Amino acid sequence: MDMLRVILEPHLESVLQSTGVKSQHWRSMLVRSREHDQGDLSLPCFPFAKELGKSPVEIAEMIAQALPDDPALGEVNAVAGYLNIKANPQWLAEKVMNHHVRIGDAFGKKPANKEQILIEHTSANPNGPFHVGRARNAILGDTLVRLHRLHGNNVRAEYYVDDMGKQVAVLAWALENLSSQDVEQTLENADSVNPKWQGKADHERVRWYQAAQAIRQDRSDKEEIEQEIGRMVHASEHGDEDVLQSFQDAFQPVLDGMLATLERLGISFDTFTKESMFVTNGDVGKLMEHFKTLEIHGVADNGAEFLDLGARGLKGKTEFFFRRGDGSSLYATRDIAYHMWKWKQCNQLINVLGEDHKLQAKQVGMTLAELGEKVPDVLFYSFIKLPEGKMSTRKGNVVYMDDLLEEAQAQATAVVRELHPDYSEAMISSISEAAGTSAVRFNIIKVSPDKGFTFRWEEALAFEGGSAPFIMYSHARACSIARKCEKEGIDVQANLSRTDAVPPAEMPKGMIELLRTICVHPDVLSKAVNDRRPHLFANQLLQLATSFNSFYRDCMILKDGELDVFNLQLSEIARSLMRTSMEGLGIVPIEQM
RNA sequence: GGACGUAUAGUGUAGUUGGAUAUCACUUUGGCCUUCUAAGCCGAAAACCCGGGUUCGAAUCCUGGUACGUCCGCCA
Repeated sequence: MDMLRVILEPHLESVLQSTGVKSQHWRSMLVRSREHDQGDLSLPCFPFAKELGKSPVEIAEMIAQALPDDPALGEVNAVAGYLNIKANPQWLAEKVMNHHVRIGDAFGKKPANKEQILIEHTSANPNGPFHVGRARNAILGDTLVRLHRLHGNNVRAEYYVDDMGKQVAVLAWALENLSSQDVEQTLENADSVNPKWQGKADHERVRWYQAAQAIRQDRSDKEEIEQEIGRMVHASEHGDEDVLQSFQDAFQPVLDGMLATLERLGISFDTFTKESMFVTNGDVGKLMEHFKTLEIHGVADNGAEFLDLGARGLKGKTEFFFRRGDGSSLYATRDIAYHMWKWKQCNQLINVLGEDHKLQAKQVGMTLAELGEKVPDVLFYSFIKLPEGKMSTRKGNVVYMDDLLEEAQAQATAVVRELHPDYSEAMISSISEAAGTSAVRFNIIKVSPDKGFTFRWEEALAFEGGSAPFIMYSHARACSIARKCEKEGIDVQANLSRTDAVPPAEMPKGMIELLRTICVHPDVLSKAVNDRRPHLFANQLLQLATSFNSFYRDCMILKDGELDVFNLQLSEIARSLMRTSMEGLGIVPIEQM
């Protein structure tokens, strides 16, 4: 609880100094109490024992006695060598009511900071529908974008479109050379397109891609095909505009289909940057020329060029190739040009990448450093796999995002219908769409990115306990209370601006809990943003919803038609905070469910 | 073989970078709807991969194992 810390530290400073503690080390020892009941902040006094020649128990008691009175401080006690400090609930209430806790908004309408941040995420090859394996990047990236905005930063969300190279070339080749009969024949053993997605280009065209992949392995003329694809790749890498245009025609509808899927999850981008731009505008060529002047530049037998990153401490594979023997550039080379371009437009750069990109990111980072450029921050995540193992389009072992979202909505519909038989179909459908998509997002975002993740339907669609619907439900409850007040003829807005409402002298447990959770909220947000760990904030929001439920249990707002103004005000603040926080995580804050 | 990451109740997870009686949820189990939405609330049971080391104190740091994941292309 930082707001308590800033008040407590000077007090501790003077107390400790007067007792003879010299080092400043204690500041990092002042931690959040392990036992929530014990306090908000705790100071273990063991290290002082040697310095002062007293037992930790004595020291803790001495400090507790010596701390001056302060309106911020509540209970202070010394237990077994620990000094436990609680914030005064009345002080917390005053802070919360006077809006010392920033509510913010996740859409970045009013950036509070000057930071210009560019977050690149998703950037999936546009060759087929979004599957759950790819989803972690998109959900993590979009959540990071939203949390930065909630935090007050200026953010640009960017998708780097891989519009050249082999994958798109295969797709373009297939669309030009294969009839739909060829495709169906080749894929006769695979599942056909889900009728639901017929006409959606990502689902349609991926079949051409899959068929081409099979044909490249098996067909008698596979060598000519390989040559033709190679020619296209080569041409694209040299900036051939006709070829690049044919690639664009091939992938754009697929990309549009993928973006439609993401849209349903509330994920969108500010800018799309095409890889080919750095070839056609000459950046890549200039960059490769510049590499030649570097000390660590090297040339292989066939004329291919590399940088010897081993000389800069890289272990394992030390040669980083940036140019082929035929003179064309490589993906990573273009990525470096892309990064230099990105750095001209922001002061913080974040990339969201799968753990398979760790080496490549290291190479790009080291090369940027060699060039005197800044190195981007990277959020790596571990892959999502299925209980049957790795996801693979080839083996048909995939769960498409479109199917998952359909299923999520269907299951949510069943729940809503059972709970509220009186709701209209339109209402049921909008509630279950919100609950379904939010549940899917939250399920993925609440776990630490570097933890392996196994996709299980029953977990993705769990609508209770620590889920998005649990949070949504608390928020809907808060909304429902406000609605009820209005219905009773109470002007909620007018009551919110009243300044004469005070908390009860003896606050119920649930009220104190809620106040403490709200006061910790900004601390968690900034940590989640700065450390690039959105799951911390997800867990905090869960805590906020839980605390609100305790408050709801202990504190009536309308009792026998009588309004408790303070309770209403606190409820409304919690409601706004839940709302913006939900938006920060991409959970849809519906007002009734 | 080398590099990097992960290992916490039956299951899935958190752990603020070295602090107390290790978090939350599911499952199991006992209770709470005549009171602002029971998708809720209150209670019980259950865990730090194995071996050394550093420390007043280790899930956390060091070290040696084991298991799993990812990478080690003139692919993207």
